[in-house]
Formats: sequence, C-alpha cells, structure tokens
Amino acid sequence: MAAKYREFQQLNLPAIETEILAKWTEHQAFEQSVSLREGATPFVFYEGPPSANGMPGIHHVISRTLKDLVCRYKTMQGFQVKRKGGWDTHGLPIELGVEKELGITKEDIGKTISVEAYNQKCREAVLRFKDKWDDITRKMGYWVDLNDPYITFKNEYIETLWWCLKRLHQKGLLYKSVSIQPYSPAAGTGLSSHELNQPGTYKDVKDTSVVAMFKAISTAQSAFLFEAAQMGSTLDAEVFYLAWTTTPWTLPSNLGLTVGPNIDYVLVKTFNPYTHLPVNVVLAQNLLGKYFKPEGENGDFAAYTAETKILPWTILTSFRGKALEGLRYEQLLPYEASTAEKSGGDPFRILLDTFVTTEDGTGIVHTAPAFGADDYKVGRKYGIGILTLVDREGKFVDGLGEFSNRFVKNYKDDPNYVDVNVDISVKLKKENRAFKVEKYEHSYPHCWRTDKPVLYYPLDAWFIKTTAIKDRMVELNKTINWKPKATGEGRFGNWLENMVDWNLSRSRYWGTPLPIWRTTDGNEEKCIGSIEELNTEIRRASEVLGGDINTHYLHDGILDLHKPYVDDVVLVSESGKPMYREPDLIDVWFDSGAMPYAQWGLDYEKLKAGDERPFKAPFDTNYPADFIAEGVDQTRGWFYTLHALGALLYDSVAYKTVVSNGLVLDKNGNKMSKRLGNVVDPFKTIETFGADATRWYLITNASPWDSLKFDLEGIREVQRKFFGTLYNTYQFLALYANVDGFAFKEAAIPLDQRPEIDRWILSSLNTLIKEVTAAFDDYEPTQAGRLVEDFVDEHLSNWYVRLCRRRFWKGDYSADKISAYQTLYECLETISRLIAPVSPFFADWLFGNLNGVTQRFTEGSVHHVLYPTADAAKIDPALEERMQLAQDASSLVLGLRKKVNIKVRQPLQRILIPVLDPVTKAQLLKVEDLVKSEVNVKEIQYLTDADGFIKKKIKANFQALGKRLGGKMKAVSAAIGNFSQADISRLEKEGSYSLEIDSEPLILQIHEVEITSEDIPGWMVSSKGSLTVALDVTVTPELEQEGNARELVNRIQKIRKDNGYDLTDRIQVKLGEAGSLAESIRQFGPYIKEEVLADELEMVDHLADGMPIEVNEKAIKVWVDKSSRA
RNA sequence: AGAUCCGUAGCUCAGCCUGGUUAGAGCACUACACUGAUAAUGUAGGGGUCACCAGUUCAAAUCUGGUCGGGUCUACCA
Repeated sequence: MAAKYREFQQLNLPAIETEILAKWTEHQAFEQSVSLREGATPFVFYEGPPSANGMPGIHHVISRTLKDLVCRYKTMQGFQVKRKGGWDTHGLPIELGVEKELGITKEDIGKTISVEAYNQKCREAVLRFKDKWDDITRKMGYWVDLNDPYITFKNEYIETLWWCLKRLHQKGLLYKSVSIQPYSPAAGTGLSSHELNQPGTYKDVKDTSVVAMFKAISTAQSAFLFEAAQMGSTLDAEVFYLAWTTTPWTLPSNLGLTVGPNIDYVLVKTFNPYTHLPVNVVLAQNLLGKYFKPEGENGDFAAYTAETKILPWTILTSFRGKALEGLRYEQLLPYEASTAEKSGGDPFRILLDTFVTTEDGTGIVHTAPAFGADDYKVGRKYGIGILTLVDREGKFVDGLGEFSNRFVKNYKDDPNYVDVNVDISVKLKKENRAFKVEKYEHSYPHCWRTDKPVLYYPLDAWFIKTTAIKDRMVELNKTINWKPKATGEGRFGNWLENMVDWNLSRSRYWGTPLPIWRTTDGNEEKCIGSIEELNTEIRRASEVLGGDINTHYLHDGILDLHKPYVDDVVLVSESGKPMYREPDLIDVWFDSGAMPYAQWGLDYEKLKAGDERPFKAPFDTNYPADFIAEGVDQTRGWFYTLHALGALLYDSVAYKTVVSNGLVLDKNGNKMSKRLGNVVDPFKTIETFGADATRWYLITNASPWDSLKFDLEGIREVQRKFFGTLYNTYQFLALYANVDGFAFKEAAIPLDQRPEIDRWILSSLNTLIKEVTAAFDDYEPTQAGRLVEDFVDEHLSNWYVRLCRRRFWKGDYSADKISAYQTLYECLETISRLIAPVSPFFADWLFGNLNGVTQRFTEGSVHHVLYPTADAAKIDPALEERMQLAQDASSLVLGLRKKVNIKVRQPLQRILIPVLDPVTKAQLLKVEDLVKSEVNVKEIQYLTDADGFIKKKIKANFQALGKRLGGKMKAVSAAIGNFSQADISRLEKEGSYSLEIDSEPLILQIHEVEITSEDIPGWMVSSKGSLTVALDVTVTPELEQEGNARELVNRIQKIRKDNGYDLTDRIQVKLGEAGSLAESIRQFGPYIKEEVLADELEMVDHLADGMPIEVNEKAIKVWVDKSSRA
C-alpha cells in the first residue's frame, strides 16, 4: 500500500516539537547541517557568551531566535555555519552572588575565607544554571554547538587573553595611570559602576554647599574685567569668580575653574552679604536670579548697610565664557601642602569645557582634578596638575593647617565629629571668600555596604589606549552593516567619537589576572603572553633570585592562571630585580571582546613560528564574523569590545553585520523585573504555545530592534492565524490526496497546461520567494515573516484553496485534478522551506509529512535542503494583477448581494463591468470564469464607452499636475471638478483640453487626470479604485428553481455529514411532499445526483420516515441512506 | 544631563526613506452569510485631531525645527 499523508485531529504545536526534537537528536540533525556543508563557503557567526549563573529569560529567547534564524537561513543557502557556543564565567555578578550565598563581604576574602577557596566557590557557581540553559536552548530550537563551548575561565582561554594583552603591550597601548573612580573610604576600596548601580545607593542628603569667591588677577588679558569694574567704582576694584560646590572639602585641592565656552557670563557689581564689602563678581547670566533679587537691580549702593535686606546689584559688562580662557586667579586656600609646585602643573587658571551647564550653581565649576572625572579630564587637557589632599581613609593630609588630619565626612561614626565642610565655609565667610553658604539637598551615591558617602578618588589603574586609534575605529565602523542603521551611526558612532581609554583594572578576585609583573620602583615591567613563557620566566627567576622563590611552580609549572596562584609568582627583571604581579584583574568585557581569538585557543606551533595570528584552526576561516546579534544594551558592551580589539590587534573589523535587538517589555510596556513580578517564564511559554509560535510571534510582531511588548495573547493569535491556517491547508491536501492516492508520481504538468489559477498561485509563490529572500538577505526577518503570513492567509488559503476546493473532490483523477494537487503540494513544500529559519519545528514537520510520501528530496530534514530560489519564468505580473482584479470584482459583487440580501447560493444572471480601456477588459476576460463561479453569476457583460451608459468621474492627477503647475493646483483642481460629461468626452477624444486659469491659457493633457466610471444609471453599483461593477438582481423563475436545487444539495450534504458518511460513499435519496419544489427537483435532478453522489433520486408522494427540512422556506421531507451498491 | 529609539483605530502593527487628495491590515466588537477545510471560512459595519506646536510647500502621517510623553543606553558632576 502506498504511503499516506499523516492526518491529525487538531494542531498541537508542543507535541509536534517534542516529536521533531526527538528526531533531530536521533539523527544528529544539527551536526549534519554543518557537516553536510563541509568545504562550502563559511558563514561566520560568533555567539555572545551568556552567563550561566542566572536563569534564562524570555529576552534571551528573542536574541537567540534572531541568531538561529540567520544561521539556519545561511545554512540553507549553502554556506557552512559553525556555531561554537560559549559561557561567560568571570566577573562581578558571579562574585556578588557567591558573597551573598556565603554571607560575606569583600573584606572577608583573604581573611575569613582564603582567595583559593573563594575562587573555588566562584568556579562552582558559574555554571549553576547550565542545565537550564541547555534545556531552553534545546526546547526553543536554537542550534548551537554546546558540546565544545568556549569557557572563559579555562586556562587556554585566559592564556589567549594574555597573548592579546601582550600584543597590546608591545604596541605600547597598555599603560598604567590614575583615574577618578568611585571610592569608599569607609570600606577602603574602589567601587565599580555596577556596585554603584545597586538599588538604594543614591540617597538624598543635605550637604553644606558654598559659593566660593576666587579672586581674579589683573593681567593684560583680564584688563576688560578690571576696566569695567573700575568704571563702576572709585575704589580699587576687586573682581571675583563665583563657583559653587556641595563638597567644600575639595576646595583646598582646587586647581582650576571651568566655564562653558558659549555660556554668557556677566560681571556684577554688588556687596558680599556676609562681610558687606563692595565686590565685583562673575557668574553666568542665566543664574543671576539665584543670587540677586530683581528689585535690587541698580539699587542704591550708597545707602547699603549691613542691615539692608535686598542686595543692590548692577551688571557692568557681559561676555562669552571663551573670553575667560586662561585667566588667572589667586589660590583660594593656600597651604604648604597645596602649593602650585606640588600640583605638578600650571594651576589656578580658567578652563573651557562643554560639560558646564547653567542648571544650578554659578556656571563656573570649581575644578579639583583629584575628585571628579570631569575635573580630571579638563585638568589634564590644560595641564593644571593634580592635588590629592585627602588620603584613602578619607581624611585631610598633613600640611593643611587647621584642617590637617580631619575626616572630610564622618567615616568613623565619631559622635563628636565636627563637619569640616562647615569649618571651611566659615573660614571663607570670614575672609570675604564666600558669597553664599547654605544647606543643599541632593542625591549622592553611597557605598552599598557601609552606607557612607562615596568619594571620587584617583586610583591607579591599567588602561588600553583606545583613543590612539579612535579615528581608525570610526572609519572601520563605517564599513559595518548595522541593523538598525541608526544604532551604528548614532549610539555607537557617538560613543566612538567620545571615546576614552579603556579602564581595564578591577580590584576583585574571580577573573582574568593582568599578566604584568613590575619591579617595585615601577621602572621595569614584563607582560607575559603564554603559559610556557610564564613557566620559563618562573624558572629563570628562581635561578637568578634563588631562595624560596617560585618553588611551588618549578616542578609542574603553573596549573591555574587565576588568583591566588599567579600572585605567588615572582619574576626577575633584566637588571636582576624581583618583579611582582600588578594585583588587578581585567575587565570581564575584555574576556568576551577577545572571544574571536580565545574561543579557539593558542596554536603553539604557530606561536613558535612567530605567527601574527597564532590561533588554532579554524580561526583563519572564521575571522572576522559575518554576523553577530545581541541586545541593544550590548552596544557599548560586547559590540564595543569586539570592535576595539579587532581594531587594536589586527586593524580589522571583528564583525561585518551586527543586529541589535530591542528590549522585551511586558504587555503594558514596562520593563520586566523580578521585583514587579511581570517576568515571563520562557519554559512555560514554550511548553504552552510551542517554540515555533513563540519564535514567530517574537520575529513578526515588531522589528527586532524595536522594543517588544510581550503579550501571550499575541502568541495565541499567531498560533491560530498563521500555524492554524497552514495546518488546515495541509490537512485539506492530505484528506483528498489520500483519497486519490496522489504522491507526486506523475510528471509535473507543464505550466502552460495548468489552469489560470494554478499559474497565478505559482507566480505569487515565486514572487514571494524573491521577496522573502531579499528580506532575509537584508536581515529583515520581520518583513520576511509577514510576507509569508500574508501569502498563506490571503492567497493560498482564502483564495486558492477556497476557489479550488471542488477540483480536489469532484470528478476523476484527471489532469486538472493532478494539476491542482501538484500546485498545492508545491506551495506547501516551498513554504515549509521558506519558514524553516523562523519556525524550525513546524517547518520540518510539514516538510517531513509531505516528503515522507513523495520522497522528492533525499534529505531527511528541511534544514538540510537548500533554500528555494525564485523561478523568474513562473512570475507573471499581469496574471497577478488580473487575479487582484478578480478578487476585487468578487468582493464587490458579494458586497452588492449582501446589500439586497440575496444569498450566494441563489444564482443570478449577470453583472456589468464598465471598462474604459481595452487592457483591463482583456485582463478581466481571462479571469471571468473564476469570478462567475465565486459569485454565482451566469455571465459578465462589459460596457464600453460606445454604449453610452457610463457616468464618468474625473479627478486631477495631483502627482503629475503638481510638478508642472505648483501654485495653480487649487484652481485647476476646482476647474476639473466642474467638468461635465461632455467635457470629459472631449478630453478623452482629443487627448487634451484648453482651460483658462486666472486669465491664462492652460492645456490639460489626458494623462494629467484620472477618469473613472462612477455610475450606471438604474443599476446597483459598487466600486473600488478604478473598478466598478453592477449587478443584475432580478431573480427569474428559472434562476429561483436552480437556487432551490442548490439549496437542496446543501441540505443533503449536511445530512451526509451528520450521518458520518465517508467522502466517497454513494447514497440513495427519497424526497416526499415536494410541493412547489417538485419542478426544481425534476429539472435539476441529474445535477443534484451528481453533487451529492446519489445513485438514486426518487420523488414519492408520502414519505413516512423522511426527515422534514426547509429549502428556501419551503417544507420537504428527505430520506437518505447509503447506497446498496458497492 | 547627553545620546538614541518610539508615539497612527480599544490592542498589535504597516505606510514615512522617495510629500499627492477616501490613512491601511490583523485582533477584538456588531450584523449577516457560508457549510465536503467546519473548534475553519467569507462579507459588511462602527471605530482615527496620524502625540502636540510651529515652519517649508499648491499639497504634510510623510520633510525641517521645537515641545510633551514612554523605553533604553551613558552619565550623575560642580
């Protein structure tokens, strides 16, 4: 017996997926999809490593769907796509997790728990949820190689990172410097930005803020200020710059004042409200209102006394910030520890920078390079040096007079603590150096462990000099295909433009150690690039330095490149001095950014040979990546570090195309968070709705880069609308193909021998292939998915199958029937291949069901066959156009029927279609039969102009006319609106028409207007676009009888079905008490018999056991039974 | 604070690049129809200040500038 198509009770996507998953596992379908393409052009994909110490969420499903579908698509296009998985295993989140679990803090590490034991814990925690990740990977159908993933904590991986660092070191791109970092004096440690982002670290606090007065020095350049001041006063004028701070303790370390180059500043004559001395002050114009009352402007200076409430003030001059650049001022708080010499630069000058705002303060920023990142940056730019007058405990250093050794904040919980900030303010007030002192409430970061305010403090750190190749990185970025484009140009482009050097240092424990050893004086250093190199150096140091040096590592060499082991190692410098490792770890982002190299590890042969790229195969054919994809939050993370390292190491991009997907929000548009309890469990979602429906929904609902409002209702819709329809279409084919034994054994019927509708759906199908391929090639899977959806729903199911249903169940196994089968089969088979990248399970299931019978492909899985290619010969635009006409015409007629309440089963005589041009008529003629049967009408008549029935409508063609006429459009449009039928005819006949607009002649061309038929007087009409149809609604007695017959057929069919007969069962029918229906039955008897597969149709006078039914409100009795004949 | 994306029907989204005169789908809702795909399907209907303001233009959902609201990233600094 021939193989049968599988038939099902109902669509059950999760069940299908379980079945397909088992098949994939059994046949190693993924491995095969790679090995089958051995020798083919590689398509290179990099997997961004997830961290397996947390559970996977639904947002992981979207980015992985994206990655998966591209890789599957490219595989089907004939490329070999290797997909090495990876795990990100270092970093703070892991450490914090372990600390929490053990109930310890960072200080305990090395004290209550050894670094060795701690790191062991981290190592165990790292892959805690690996099983869950593997599970979701499998269930969501993500094909990635999990058997041999790269793992960032492995020695081989770290070794490669070291090699990369060494290369940077050799290029002089690795340097040690201070940077301003958040620092907790109470805890004695720097804080990462991640730690600063812990909830609750930013608190509203009230600090003593002071507007300090920095005394200007008179020079040739600042003369304009002093001259202006002089004019307003007979006294020897003093000029002060006002600068605001909420951290007065930074004032002794002040070395500069920063102003905005384009901010407007004013010089104001007034009095110091504390000392009541006359002063001239500089501040931003916008901020005058903060310090001066409007009523005081140009007030009575002479009458001013200490009791005067309202300060008199007057503007002496104004100027841009630019004018102040380089001007000098007197140091505010000079002490022996804070001399210009100690600063190491040329301090006490006015600087320009754009970070200055006029939101608050004075528009002049007090700049202490040691205690602010912006301060540091601008300070460096101008070379004003640096003074760090606070030590790591948070107290002032010696040599600051009365402030020496006082804590700048109450870090020790001293009950007798006196706020040094207040004392500084008081001192300034007394010295005529404070303009305003007040408590100021603002949000300030606190250490999440000690609850004490954080300082920004200069700390030693290692940097990669990314700024050295900034221009090159910008240039290389321009060659990268960003999806969406704006992310690459905007977010990423700006980021590159404003790049700073990459701070590599992390003072933590679990991570890649910096492979740099230094002598204590810092004069000699060594960067180690491989395990072997380290072992050699270990032995050398032992020999040179002797003693106990490195004894543990002499025998087997170093076995683990992590802390604490590497810290034990002492190396020896060229001059014979001991060298110790720089204690920092490196930023985890370096780990992932170097994955193109480290995922393969070092090839020691190549290394020995001095290869520039000493990485194991298949690195050479797998760099750079053709494609990567991650969430948009990685723009400045992974996307950046990959790019930076590619450019730094090899002057190359690391990836050619990058897709950044947006965030997944909940259905109300809120971010998903555990706290809000609105997270979607990907396991549950996939179990309930199936991975395919989930994937399809994620991809088609919104462009990947738009943020997605995740709504389970949307998945349900996809399931019903798309997969349900496709499933039904397959069921339909299976049902009849099994009856007829269709297995695509016959030769394919040539296209020109197939009916119009078959050629049409095949034309549409090939158009679809073309468009879907273009969309995928452009990394627009959303477009691709929506195109397929439209085709399946609109074209295949709602038009082709609906119109062709009869062809499948009616009549013999004829050429026409075979053509229908072949056509529908080809559509389904092609769709299974088109959707395979997005919905891999259902596609393979559908493909398997079809191919299992026909064996048209030898491949066992849709993922091993090639992607369909469009056959241009099958595409016929005119055909697609006229089918659209047919659909529109049918829709119009059905609409008209509806209006007059004549059901479709009632045949009608004719419709009229006015045609104004012969092409449309020719097009309509070819689809006439389809329209007639769809709307159950006997004939179509075409009305041409000559008939004189048509009433026409004319409208200006704005697009064509607008260009030519411009301003006259309105008048012309109105004139055209007034055209009579005769005017229209004349225009049509002569091809042009003379108008007069604003007393100027104007020739109107025929192509500059649109003429449509609007009405046929006396008929029911309806139109859409340029198509108009009229319906003859007269039901003649003949038509009514035919309608009755069709209605009766319908009733008998229903009885057949209710009785559960097979499709092919023959029946016998008896009709009784036919009454007025008798004539219909007599006349259409043969038709009725054929339709209901009746061998006998008999009318009797009395039918005792007949079932009473109604046919068009006329009663009749029917008796149906299976025919006795076989 | 800066950068960026988004704002069109009750909901999810097209259309915007390339301006053109009835602004479209699907879901949901209502009514009707169909009934050999039937837990399917068709037709029709209601539903829109295209976030707001200004500009450019004969013409703006579409181009320009700004405002407001939402998301994200980067900062959080005087």
